Order: sequence, then C-alpha cells, then structure tokens
Amino acid sequence: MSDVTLRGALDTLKENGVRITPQRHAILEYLVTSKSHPTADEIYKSLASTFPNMSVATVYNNLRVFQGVNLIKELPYGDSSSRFDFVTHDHYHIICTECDKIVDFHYPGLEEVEHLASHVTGFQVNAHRMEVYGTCPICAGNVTETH
Amino acid sequence: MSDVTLRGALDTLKENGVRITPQRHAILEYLVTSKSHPTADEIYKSLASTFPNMSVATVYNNLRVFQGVNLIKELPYGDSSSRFDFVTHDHYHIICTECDKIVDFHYPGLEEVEHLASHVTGFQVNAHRMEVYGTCPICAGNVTETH
DNA sequence: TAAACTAATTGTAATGATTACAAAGTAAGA
DNA sequence: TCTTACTTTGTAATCATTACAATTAGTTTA
Ligand SMILES: [Mn+2]
Ligand SMILES: [Mn+2]
Ligand SMILES: [Zn+2]
Ligand SMILES: [Zn+2]
Repeated sequence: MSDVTLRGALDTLKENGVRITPQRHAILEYLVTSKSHPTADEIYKSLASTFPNMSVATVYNNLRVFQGVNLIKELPYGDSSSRFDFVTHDHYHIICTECDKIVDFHYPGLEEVEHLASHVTGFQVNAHRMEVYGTCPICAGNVTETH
Repeated sequence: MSDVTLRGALDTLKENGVRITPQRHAILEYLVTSKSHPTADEIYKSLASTFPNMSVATVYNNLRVFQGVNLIKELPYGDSSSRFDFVTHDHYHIICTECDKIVDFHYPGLEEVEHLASHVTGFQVNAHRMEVYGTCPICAGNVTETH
C-alpha cells in the first residue's frame, strides 16, 4: 500500500514536470516507507550507503522541491532541525517533551478557529498549525517495556 | 497599566529569588511596553543605547530565566529567529506569510483537543501551540494606508 | 548524432542564530 | 573582611541551512 503511495507521489512529480532522479526517488521512498518524521540529516545518513556521493545539499534541495508540489510538509522547530512529514491526509501532532517522539492524531473541525481568526483580524487565512505537548506513556513510566 | 504589569513581573522575579539587575529590568520593561513579539536581537539592539556594554549573551541568558518563571513564552520558528511574548493571558497568533506580522487573537476551548489527543495517544498533556497563517489586510491590499 | 541548452547534483564555503565557556564584576552572608 | 554564589561580558564554537560555482546528466534542436 505504501507502494501505491510512492507511485502516486512519483506521478505528482511527473505531472508537475519534475524529473525523477535516482536521488529523488530514494528520498521520496524513504519519506513514504519510514512512517516517521525524519530530519534532513536522518534522510541523508540513511541513504549514505546507497548513495555514497550524494550531497546533503541535494537532500535539502529536493525536500524543497517536494514541498513545492505539496508532497511533504516541513515541521520547523526553533532549537533543533526541521522535520519532514509525507502528506497523506490532514492530521496533527503530539510531541513528547522528554524524548521528542512525534505521534500523529486526528481532530476534526479546526476550520472554525480559522474562521474566527479571519473574522477578528481581517486576515485571509490559508493554513494553521497546531501541536500538543506532553509526556509519552514510556517516558511517564506507565508502560512496561516490551520484552 | 503596563506599569502595573511590569511591577507584577518584578514581583514574580523576587518571589522566585531571581535578582533584579539593571539589565533584567530593562529587558523586562522592553518586553512589557513594546506590545510586539521581539526577537532577541531586536531587544539587544533596542537597549544598546542605554546599555552600550550589554552582551547579547545576557539577553539570551535572561530570556531563559524569564521563561523559567513563566513570565514569557518563546515562539520558535524554523528558518528565522525565535520571538518572545510577554505572558499576560492565553492567546493565539495569526501570522502574515508575506510580511511576518504577528497578531494576537483569542479563542476559547481548545482544551477539548488536548483531551482527545491525550485519550487517543496515552500522553500526559501539558500544553499546546496553535498558529494560523494567512495574509494581513495591508498585504492583501484591502486597506488604504493611513495618511 | 552532435551541438546547445537546461536541470540537477556535488563539494565546499558562508551565514546566522544560539550556546559554551572562561574571566571579571557584583551582591550578600558569615 | 573573607567567602561564596550569582551575573555579566566577550568571544569562540556549534550546527542547521543556504549560497554558489563547477561538474554531470538529460533533453531539445538542427
Ligand atoms: Mn505526521
Ligand atoms: Mn502574543
Ligand atoms: Zn517520551
Ligand atoms: Zn502582511
């Protein structure tokens, strides 16, 4: 099924006239299959064995290309490096402030907030971002490690 | 009235055993009176005339001290520098993606999202962040400049 | 196909915000 | 006063990201 997702992503590139190079294919595949939210450096390091000569600049370049055609979203964080999320459907993130784990969750209906914000500020609204912070079950000690 | 706010902030420092140095007083005053969301560098530059010898490290150090006693909040952004918000009451931000203007707005009741997130992920929830992005009236050209 | 043009990658230097750290200064207590 | 902890300062280091020039690869044109 992530096979299908990858194929769809490659189609999107084609439709937008973006060449599918081996590097792009590999970066995209990594984003789709690793269901995590990797940093540019994580992608770079993970592909180093397959592409020993790939430049870190190539990773950044192509992450920007992918953002340009809405295949991925950047999650910028102030202190550390940005993380990248392959876009399937809209969702939010909850982040453990102890171990930095990021978990997806769904919540409907924050368009209401967008409307209100637009109404009281006069802005034209395009998007919003929302993140919940807390402690994950493992860090909270509520869960016995699997053995 | 921002006089009162500043005095309250200084009290908070005292209560927490944090010394009130001239630099701390000035940085805090700047945060309270400028109702904006300044960067560390903006604070540093604005106080340069009064404190020609103040180090930029002092600004960062004290911004962290103020965060420690919940007087201010950091708004980290991936690409550019963090902005700092003097904490009065809870509110959200709407940000113009053209000119980077930040405007406060209020919205009640996102505790519901926290609850749901906690329920579906098992996290203990502490906080959330939410920002709306769009185009401000001036950048959208809906407003004639004041003259 | 060869030449010409365009897009993509690479390597490396530069940028810029933030932090680390050591030295010097300042307040406070015994 | 002596001692200790706290604070500031100046500067070097860090680290993610970007800029840029050179090289390579792909595509179009003749
Ligand atoms: Mn996600
Ligand atoms: Mn604010
Ligand atoms: Zn955790
Ligand atoms: Zn604007």
